Amino acid sequence: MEERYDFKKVEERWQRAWQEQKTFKVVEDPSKPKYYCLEMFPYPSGRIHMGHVRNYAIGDVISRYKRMRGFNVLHPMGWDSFGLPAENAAIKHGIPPAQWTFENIAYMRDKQLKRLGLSYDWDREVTTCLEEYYRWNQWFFIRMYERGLAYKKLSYVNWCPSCNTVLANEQVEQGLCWRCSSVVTHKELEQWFFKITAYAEELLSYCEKLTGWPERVLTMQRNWIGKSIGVEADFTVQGSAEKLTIFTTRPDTLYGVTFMSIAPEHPMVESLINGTPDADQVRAFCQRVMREDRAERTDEKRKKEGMFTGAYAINPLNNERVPIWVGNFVLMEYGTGAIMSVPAHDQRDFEFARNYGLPIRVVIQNAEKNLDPSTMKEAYVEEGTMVNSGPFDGTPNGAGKEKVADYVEQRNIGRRTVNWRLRDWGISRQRYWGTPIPIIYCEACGAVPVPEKDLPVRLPKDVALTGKGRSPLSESQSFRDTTCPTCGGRAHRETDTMDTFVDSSWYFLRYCSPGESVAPFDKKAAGYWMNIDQYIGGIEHAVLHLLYARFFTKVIRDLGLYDGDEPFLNLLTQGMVIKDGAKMSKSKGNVVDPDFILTKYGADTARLFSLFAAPPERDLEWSDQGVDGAYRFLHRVWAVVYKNIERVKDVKPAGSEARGDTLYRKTHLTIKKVTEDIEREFHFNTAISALMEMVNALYDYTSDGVEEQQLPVLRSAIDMLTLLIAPFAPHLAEELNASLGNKASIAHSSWPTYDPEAIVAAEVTIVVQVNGKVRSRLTMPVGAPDREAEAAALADPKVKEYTLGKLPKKVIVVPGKLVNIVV
RNA sequence: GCCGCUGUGGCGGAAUUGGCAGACGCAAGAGACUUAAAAUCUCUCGACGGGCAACUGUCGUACCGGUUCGAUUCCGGUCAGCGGCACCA
Repeated sequence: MEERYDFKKVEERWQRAWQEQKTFKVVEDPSKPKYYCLEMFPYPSGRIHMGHVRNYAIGDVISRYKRMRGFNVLHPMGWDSFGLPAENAAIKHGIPPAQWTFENIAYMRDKQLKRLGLSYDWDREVTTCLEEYYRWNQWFFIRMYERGLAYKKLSYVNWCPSCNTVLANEQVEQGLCWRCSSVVTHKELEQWFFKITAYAEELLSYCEKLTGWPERVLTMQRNWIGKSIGVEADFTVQGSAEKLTIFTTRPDTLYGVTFMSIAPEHPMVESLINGTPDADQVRAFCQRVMREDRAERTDEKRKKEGMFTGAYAINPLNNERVPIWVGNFVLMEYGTGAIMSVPAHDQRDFEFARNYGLPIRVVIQNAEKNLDPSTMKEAYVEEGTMVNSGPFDGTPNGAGKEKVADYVEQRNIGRRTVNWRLRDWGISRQRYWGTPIPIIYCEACGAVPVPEKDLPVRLPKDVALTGKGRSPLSESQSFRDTTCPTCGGRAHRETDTMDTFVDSSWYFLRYCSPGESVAPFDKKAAGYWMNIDQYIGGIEHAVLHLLYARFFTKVIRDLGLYDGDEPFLNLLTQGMVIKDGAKMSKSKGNVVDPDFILTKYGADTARLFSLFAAPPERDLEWSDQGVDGAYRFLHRVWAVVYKNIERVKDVKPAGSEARGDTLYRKTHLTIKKVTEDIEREFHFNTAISALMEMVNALYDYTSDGVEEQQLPVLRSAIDMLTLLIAPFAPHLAEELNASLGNKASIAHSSWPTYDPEAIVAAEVTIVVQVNGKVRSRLTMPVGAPDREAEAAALADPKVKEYTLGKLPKKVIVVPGKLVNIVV
């Protein structure tokens, strides 16, 4: 053992050893309990950032800890390697996307992740842009197509007129293109969709069962799915056979309808205005609203505007005639695209009615009975009693909702229904670097799925990428032109590729059997490893990836491939890495490069700092001095072992005979504390602080020299410290472990257990309070009866001073902790 | 506007079931070692006040109130910050 800790030498040595000995390779072993620990896999952008370091350090501590606890741990890593940046690099630098991607993967894996000493089974590496992976995306697509879960429809998409391409919702930031900041418009295009709405109810109800998820993530998912229960009601159009169907969550206000509003895109607009005097103006109004871009259309400050169509509807409950308006605030995508307007009890309708002089009628009266349309300043949306509502007058409006719904259903003028905010998942992308959608369009047979035997549909390599024009694949004639698998006639392939979120929706199943070649994964292997006991990643995926992956898992279950309902049992959303009060980003210039930290301080320091500075779910403020502190601590550990190693090398560690020794007690207290902190919500920061306390105790213990009879206790302290620090600083721990004469890797050593007898102190400090304020402290033997503590407290001179001879009214004794005297 | 989260020293944070507020680390100050510096080691370190001193008094966990012998912790209200959703009928 060298005097000075040379992290570079030590870390390289052990990284090589782990790789050569395949220390972290795992296979299914039914005799051992399994543990599947997964960190969200990265996009191979070229460089990892501190957020990755933090994410993987957290996952690695958990994996290494569970491994030492005797679990068979699956801890894999891979690459979410399809995506637009590769295409952009190709356009900008003329490098093929595949080359760019694989070079990045090689650098990130070999020069960055492996340097961090992460305990992955690299034999299970999964790379989504490889044929062996994306062919199964195509396979899933076809299975879903057969079941009606993948379908094509004409729909409005986000379109960037400058980049000349479709953008995903997540690529639209405040209505602007993320790449060029152009205003995003709408465009109607034929797109492929996955029918995630078929699982809306289950995705929502299973949120209850995800007890290992942070509440805020579940809330975000619930909001995103957005279930509203209500009623659809049919209003007849006066002088027409057509019916206008509306959706409402407030059937209790049906008698308060004073007008109707429909979306400008509503298919009935034309028939309603046909022949009316203002038809042209209404048409022009609708055109104008529909031309507005996304940002304008959803601006909260936009004025509510509308026009009277000239047509009237009949309220099926009271047969009143109400005017039908077109409103710029009515959304075609939600409900039926038409609403009943009840200005007295809906703020938007209220503003609209005031604006255009439409009547307002109160049908829910408040407790003070003072609601009057002529004096109302805003809509009344609280609880109340139904009035002006025919047979329902006097009914509390909560109960009224159900009664009116019953009534509507009995009279066959409407029905109970549920509306969802969740939309089907549009997966078509007009991009090159993604999974080709396995569909062939035949002039005779229409859309035909590619037969399974013809999979994969390979991504062609000879495509010129310009960033302009249509889908790059449509420019490749050899790709596009093909024959129909059904009739053999002339046909062409679908040239759009899949959203990259498809890739990440099932990769965790692939890790269970990464070499599988006849199915996406082996059912038995997945049965052994799933579900994921701990999933770790950033909060930014709270809705998108985590919702898509839940959806895919349920589809895969229904395909009979996997027996489970949910993929992720426990979810840890780690906080961001912050510097100078802001998230690290190139534009802010506050980025700390992991390579620099690894070179200057080493992996163990980088890991230790990012685990110590904050608990995992909270944001972590980067501190250069904090990194120095972590570095100093590792050197302190090394130095105290180095100073004593020659003397303890051949000493047998102390056992229960050493109970009563201060260091022996501290050692066992530390085992208890570190174990409990890891088990309790992964509070690594306090676990590490306990290790620091133990090291401080070791310095105290050895500062004046060590007697011969103290050596076994010292030896056991050093042994235990090495084991406890192993998940956090694995290189240092391996080196100390080897220096102490152990041959096997510490990664598979058993986690220590503490001796409950050893942590019991002979004496405890009892806090003495007078009226709840601390006035004195007493030292009492452990287990002293309450009345002895009480008597000792009352006899205390300080206590006497504060009680001034008055008799105590009450004395509260908390055994072993506190005596409170109330006077 | 709705939903969620968070407010503790100069800073990051700790206090696990309502029982010693500030563990551990950083920064700062003093000292030891050194020709000197770095490194290392030791000590001090919430605010205000009293004492030569060991020590000691009061206040203090965003703010106001409540429950309790006792509140950073529980309850009600207010404020601030962060995040998500948002014309969803």
